[in-house]
Formats: sequence, C-alpha cells, structure tokens
Amino acid sequence: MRTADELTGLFRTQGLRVTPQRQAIFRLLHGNDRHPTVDSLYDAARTEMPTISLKTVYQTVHDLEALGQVTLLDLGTGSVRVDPNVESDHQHLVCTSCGLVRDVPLTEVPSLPARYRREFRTDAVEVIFRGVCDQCGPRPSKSPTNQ
Amino acid sequence: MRTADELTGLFRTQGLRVTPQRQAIFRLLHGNDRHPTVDSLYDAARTEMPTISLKTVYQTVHDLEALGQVTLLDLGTGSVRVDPNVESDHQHLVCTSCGLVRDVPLTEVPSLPARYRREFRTDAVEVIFRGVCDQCGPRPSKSPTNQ
DNA sequence: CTTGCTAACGACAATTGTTGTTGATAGCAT
DNA sequence: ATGCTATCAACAACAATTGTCGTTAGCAAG
Ligand SMILES: [Mn+2]
Ligand SMILES: [Mn+2]
Ligand SMILES: [Zn+2]
Ligand SMILES: [Zn+2]
Repeated sequence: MRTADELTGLFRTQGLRVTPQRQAIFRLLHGNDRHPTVDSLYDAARTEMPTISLKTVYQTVHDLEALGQVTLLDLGTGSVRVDPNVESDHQHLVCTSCGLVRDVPLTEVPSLPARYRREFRTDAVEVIFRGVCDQCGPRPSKSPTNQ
Repeated sequence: MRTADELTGLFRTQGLRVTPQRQAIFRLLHGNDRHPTVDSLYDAARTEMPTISLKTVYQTVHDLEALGQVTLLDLGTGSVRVDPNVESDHQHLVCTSCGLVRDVPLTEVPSLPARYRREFRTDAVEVIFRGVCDQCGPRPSKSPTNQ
C-alpha cells in the first residue's frame, strides 16, 4: 500500500475527500504486516481520535479496497483482516489459537486439475496454513529435559 | 460420513440420544456432496418435520463434527458449509457468484517453507480455488464466433 | 478567500449467522 | 415400566457488518 501522502492524492483524484480520520487510518495501515481486524484499527485510531466511528473505519478500508490499496481477507478467524501488502503476491499462515496471521511467500501454488477447468474459471488460488504459533504452542523447549 | 443407521449406533455408544430430528439430518447429509449450509439443511429438514428448530440442526452438526463425521468449513461464503466427506482428503473450489462448493482432490499441496517451521506448527493446509462456475460465468461459447 | 456542492462524519438502528437459556419432552439404560 | 437426563422448541442474546439520516466540513472553482 502507498504512503499516507500518496493515498491522499489518489483519493482526491478519485473525487474522494480526505479527512483527518482517513489519514489516521492510512498511517495505521502503511507498512503494517499484522493483518489487523477492522475493530483493532478502530481501537488504535481512537487513541488519537476518540470520536471516530467504527463505520468510518469500515468505509475507509472498503474505499481502499476499491482502489486496490488493501485486500480484505476472510481467513475464518471470525472477522475480516485488512492486508495492505498488495505489492507482493503471497499466502498466509493462521494461528488457530490467537488469530495471528503472517505472510508466507510461496514460489508455487497448486493449479486446478485439468478436468475441472472446463466447468470453472479460477480467479485466485488461496493457500492457508492453519496451526499454532510459537507464542501459543507448547514452549519449543531448547532443552529436551524439562518434562 | 457413515450411514444414518451406523451413526445411530455411534451416537448411542457415546451416550448421545438419537431422535427423529437427528436421524433426518443424518439422512440429509449421507452421500451429500453439495456442502450445504446449516440453513439449507434446516429448510430441507422442515419439509418432513415442520417443527424442527434451527438450533437443533446446529447442535447436531456440531455433535457430528465432534465425532469426526463431518467437517465444518468456513470458505468465506458468509455461512458455514457442512462437509460429510471425511473419508478422502480433498480441497475445494468456490464460486464467488453463487456460492457453489465442490470437492477437488489434489495429489499434492504446498508445504510451509522451512524458515517458518521453527515458529509455527502446521496442522492443516487448505487450498481454495476461487472463481466462477459455468452456471454463473459467461456461456463458455462452443463457437468462438459470437464475439 | 469565499462559496457551494456533496462526500464523509457520528449516532444509532437493522441485519445476518450463530450461540445461550430455559422449561418441557421424550430417548433409552436399567 | 420407570427415571434420569439429553434433546427439544421457542426465544433472547450475541458479534460482525451494513444501512439510514441529519449534520459537518473537504476542497475545487471562482
Ligand atoms: Mn498478507
Ligand atoms: Mn468437501
Ligand atoms: Zn498464536
Ligand atoms: Zn456459480
């Protein structure tokens, strides 16, 4: 995703207005690799802007999506994750315990077997690695003696 | 998933009771490859059992999941899909227009790149082919002449 | 700088899919 | 046949997201 300043220009050329609320969201998202939920963005934005509404955050991320500046991911964690990394194609790993989402670049993704291609046009292939991160999993004991 | 009769036995050995409502759901799911939503199961069950409640359907599919007889899939279609095919490992294609879900057996799925394995224990790899089915897509013209 | 159009705002209600509660019913082990 | 208790249906509650609306303010043009 572009910088807050670049997005300001982009929004204006699209006839969209740029407000302090939107710029706060631009800043919170730029370079953010944590795949935040809309609600966590809302919380973060409220620390500097207590009256911002959740609706405004939803509206802004949808506008960003329409301009191709973020992807909205539904990874089965219960709420949408905002992904500002639209520059490099990548997949995701998801911790089923804490909801952590991390980018995983794959050099190769599977393709739809030939016999299905007549009946289905694939637009995107999504790979999700589900499991447990080291924060949540059993301490990956350096010493195998503590049991 | 096993037959309705086999499930009846399995439920009883687990101390679960088998009611006409549950048996109706067993029958609706056996051999069903359409990945129905809970709500569509509810509709189907009501035709033969008008007073069955949606809660009962949810409860039963969750019990079936706990016994490993179905998988509950969140494929980003807005509601959970019930998958009675627990016999053969497979992936899915999803029509983003009509919500169709179809099994796609893959001989090989990607594995998590080595550098992530220290920090993450992968329990499952999910591959989703998103696109448009032939019912929804532009008529796949046999003749390439109709522009 | 002023002005006016209208996009974006915040507040709040509504919607959807799912889960919690409860008192009554009925499955099934004994 | 009987009693324990899992399951039932009805209904309320919930969480994530979207819709409505009257007000405010961004910003392009003059
Ligand atoms: Mn990502
Ligand atoms: Mn399936
Ligand atoms: Zn975790
Ligand atoms: Zn379709």
